[in-house]
Amino acid sequence: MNLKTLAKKLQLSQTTVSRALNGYPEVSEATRRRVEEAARAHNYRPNSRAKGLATGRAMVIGHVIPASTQHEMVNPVFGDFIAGASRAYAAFGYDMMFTRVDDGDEEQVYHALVAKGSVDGVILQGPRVNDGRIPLLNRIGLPFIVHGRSSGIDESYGWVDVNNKRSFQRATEFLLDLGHRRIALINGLEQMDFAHRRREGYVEALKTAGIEPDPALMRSAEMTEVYGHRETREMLKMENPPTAILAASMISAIGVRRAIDEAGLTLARDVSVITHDDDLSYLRNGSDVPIFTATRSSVQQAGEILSRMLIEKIEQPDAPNQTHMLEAELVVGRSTGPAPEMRR
Amino acid sequence: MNLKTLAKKLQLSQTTVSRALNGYPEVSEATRRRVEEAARAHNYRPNSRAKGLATGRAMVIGHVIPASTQHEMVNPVFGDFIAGASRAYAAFGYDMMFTRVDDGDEEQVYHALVAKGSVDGVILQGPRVNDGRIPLLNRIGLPFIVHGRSSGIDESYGWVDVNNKRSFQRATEFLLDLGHRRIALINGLEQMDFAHRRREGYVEALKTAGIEPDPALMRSAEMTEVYGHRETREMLKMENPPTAILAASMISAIGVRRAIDEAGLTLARDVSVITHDDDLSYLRNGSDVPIFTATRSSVQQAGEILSRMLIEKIEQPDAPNQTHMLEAELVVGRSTGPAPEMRR
DNA sequence: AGGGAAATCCAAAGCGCTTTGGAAAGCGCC
DNA sequence: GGCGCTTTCCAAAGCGCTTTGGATTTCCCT
Repeated sequence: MNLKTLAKKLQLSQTTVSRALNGYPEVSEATRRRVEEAARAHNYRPNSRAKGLATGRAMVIGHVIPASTQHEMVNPVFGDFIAGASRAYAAFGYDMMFTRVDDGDEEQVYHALVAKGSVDGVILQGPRVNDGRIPLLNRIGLPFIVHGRSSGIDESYGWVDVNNKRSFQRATEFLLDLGHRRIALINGLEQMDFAHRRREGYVEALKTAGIEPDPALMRSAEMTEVYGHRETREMLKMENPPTAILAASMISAIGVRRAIDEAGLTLARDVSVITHDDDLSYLRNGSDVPIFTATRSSVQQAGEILSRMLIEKIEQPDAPNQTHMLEAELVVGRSTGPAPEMRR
Repeated sequence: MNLKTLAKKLQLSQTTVSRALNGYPEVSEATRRRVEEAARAHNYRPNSRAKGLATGRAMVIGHVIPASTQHEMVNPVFGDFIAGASRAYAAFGYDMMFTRVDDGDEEQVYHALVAKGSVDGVILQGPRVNDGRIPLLNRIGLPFIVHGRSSGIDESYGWVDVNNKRSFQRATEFLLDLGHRRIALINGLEQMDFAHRRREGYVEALKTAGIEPDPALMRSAEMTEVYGHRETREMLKMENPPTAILAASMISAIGVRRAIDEAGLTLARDVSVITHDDDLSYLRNGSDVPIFTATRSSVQQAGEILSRMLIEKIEQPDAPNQTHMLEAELVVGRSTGPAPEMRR
């Protein structure tokens, strides 16, 4: 069922049927109702490719996902993020499209995306420090919003980010207040901007307290459970082990806890742990009392805000770039306590 | 840059340029090279909507995701699954598109998808027992492959599934062999087909061993960490608590372990745990020795097989439906041991 | 009744591609 | 030189929609 045959059935021109369905005022209410009814009856939907060709709009938002280096897709954060984003997309009639890209081909892929006209805009996930994709997209002129920011990039761009520096600074201060002096940071990959900022916050809090950061207590890698476990086990074997650990995610924190358990130590009493909690649906930080003391910020919410902003940007490309900073909340759970030395 | 202007630049007709780029034999090697070079130089990509209009193919594969009941998207399994799928898509030039659907609107959405012509086929995720979407898609004639199966549906359809019944049967037998008699099942939502089958396997193993399944030991819900924790805590408080627990996923197993720890019990010694391990990238079952004894089956691999099958189905719609059964492997880790009673 | 504005509708062009049905050119061969 | 064949190219139709520019009808007002 297409416009032509529908119009024929209705004894109307394609123009009128099209206008009736798209809410133009040049058509009487009576015929509009008649048309709408017939469309429903015949299960008519305008072909999206034809519509796109005619309007120049795809009604699709792209997510370009680097395949190898950082496993954007398999990170559990991903699902919650796009779940949030999809809420806004659905509300505004957009679909979302994913393109997997091998590293190095990113520029190609963005060019292709705009040349092929398959998306109206993209969301830029996992920005790195000094991320070349931002100037690239600005140059190409494809509307985009960044999930996060990119230190070192001066040009204007829209973003939604958690105040990572501040939240890790506060978390560190909280541990310092509890008397901890040997505080470890099990961070994400530090080429990632969010990890970079978290480290800044951590280092700054230590320095303010007059403590020189110990490189042996600072780790960086992809935030898996195994990683959290391995680094913790190693550090607990040190002659001067940390009494507190800042973990980058719930998943790595779970690995941290496992290592602490295996070492025969007790969480909070022997080793305090603070993690960042993205408020993932399948990995809630406990039901009533939080399992971990954590800096919490919902990534679903970020996704929703972000996609709203992108849709606005697409519809008004010349409006100034918007930015949105989310403050993480420090929730105190059962994974932190006074430093062991303080206890005696 | 479009075909027309590119053709003009080359002093050729659109036809020839199109044929040259699409590998038709009616064009000399010399001109083909000339055309390809010019295309590269001008960064030309055929507009995908126009191409789709002309060919009737979208080169897009759809994933329709129910929004509320089962949070398909936020389940960490989702990311690994589509990471696997996207490998095949990328290799064959397909993009993937996601459509979020509120419950009840599914039929509408599938109809819309085929009417709008925005996808060439879909992957059906999270099939329930007796899932109406399968007959629906067969009726509509949209190519699809099911990730899993649907008990109670007799018509023919393509699927890729793990032998869930067998793997949970084996896991239960393994626990029985260790002397366990009180074995709990912390299952997924049992309207989901995979969970339904797992329960069958579990029940059958018990019955074969002459043990009547105890409804108080069988739980069913969405497989979150908090759920695993809560059910375990409850069951451990019973007057006749289980000595072994079958968990539905790594994430719920982590909750199970947390509850065991909190109860002051020791994993494997006091309570044995077996989980199903989807081999998620961020949640590997340990690095060397498996943390949990588990039935393991890579969901990434399933995704890749599935998407390959779907592409074949799209390209040869009349070929008979293929099916692919994956056997889960039972890996013995450090979460199981002889039943406590046996120890004395 | 007649003029002009408003309401309602339509034919046809155009979006950028593929593909059909031919045409023109080049070639060997009798 | 003319025939048939292959090679190489092209004009134009068509995919299904939106939208421009214009035609026709209706309605109101003087």
